[in-house]
Amino acid sequence: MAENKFSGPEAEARCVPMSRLQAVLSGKWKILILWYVAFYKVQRFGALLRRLDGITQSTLTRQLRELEADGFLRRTVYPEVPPRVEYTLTGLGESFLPVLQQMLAWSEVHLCPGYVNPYGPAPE
Amino acid sequence: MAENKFSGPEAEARCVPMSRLQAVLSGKWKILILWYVAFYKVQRFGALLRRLDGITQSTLTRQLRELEADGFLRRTVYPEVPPRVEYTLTGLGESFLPVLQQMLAWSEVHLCPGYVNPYGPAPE
DNA sequence: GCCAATGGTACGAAAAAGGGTACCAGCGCC
DNA sequence: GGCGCTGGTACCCTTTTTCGTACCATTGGC
Repeated sequence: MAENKFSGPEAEARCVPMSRLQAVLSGKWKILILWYVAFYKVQRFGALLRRLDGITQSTLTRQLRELEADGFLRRTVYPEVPPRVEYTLTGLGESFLPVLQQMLAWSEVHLCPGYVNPYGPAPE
Repeated sequence: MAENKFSGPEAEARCVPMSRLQAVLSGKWKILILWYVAFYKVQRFGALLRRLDGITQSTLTRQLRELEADGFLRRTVYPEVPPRVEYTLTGLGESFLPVLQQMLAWSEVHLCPGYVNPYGPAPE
């Protein structure tokens, strides 16, 4: 019943990390949030809320908390008035940047072929 | 109100492809399905159903139809009895393979650090 | 005639995800 | 004393996604 030499336990073994990544990246806004935080240094709650068109405050809170729980973001509260909260990448989050860049580059070329980004290729 | 030189329309312009990719990859099984079809040549409906532990038949049908609609997979029906259906990558799907590989490699290293894949690094 | 195999469809239930609104704290400003 | 700013929480409703079960067509083998 084997389809080829890769079928069987090898394939299964890869599924654990793959499933985990799928779970972490699911959610309507996660990739976009990482994108803003990572490349455009949009790190404050209010700034993210203004950028993510259509997201609600409660949803943004939830997504940020999940990214924090998954180890991508660090939440720093500055005890000022009015309060200031900044979200920055953790080590894990930074290690993910090349993947994010490749995903963006591929999307710009293959997923939105008619779409011309007036600002050239991705940063870095 | 600008956070740095990258804030503003540049960031917004990137969001169209990013959002589109997020939408395409959402769903509990999509990445895993692409992974099986692409690297392990598990291309028949029944074989995928057996591999994807916990998926139901109707969900698998829906995910495959969506991947087909998004242009990643091609559905080929062989008029035999019992019927045989194979799912293969389109050109778009194949262009996505490097991204998929990098995602897997990153996951194996960073997302499942204690997890040792007994079969070595990803194929190719 | 009956059963098995493949690749589905249909329909409702359940679960997960997201949205909408209200409300809160603390301090500065006028 | 009331208002505005920031970054939330609480709660409930709606939408989306997934699950679970039942059912179907075709044809070969017994």
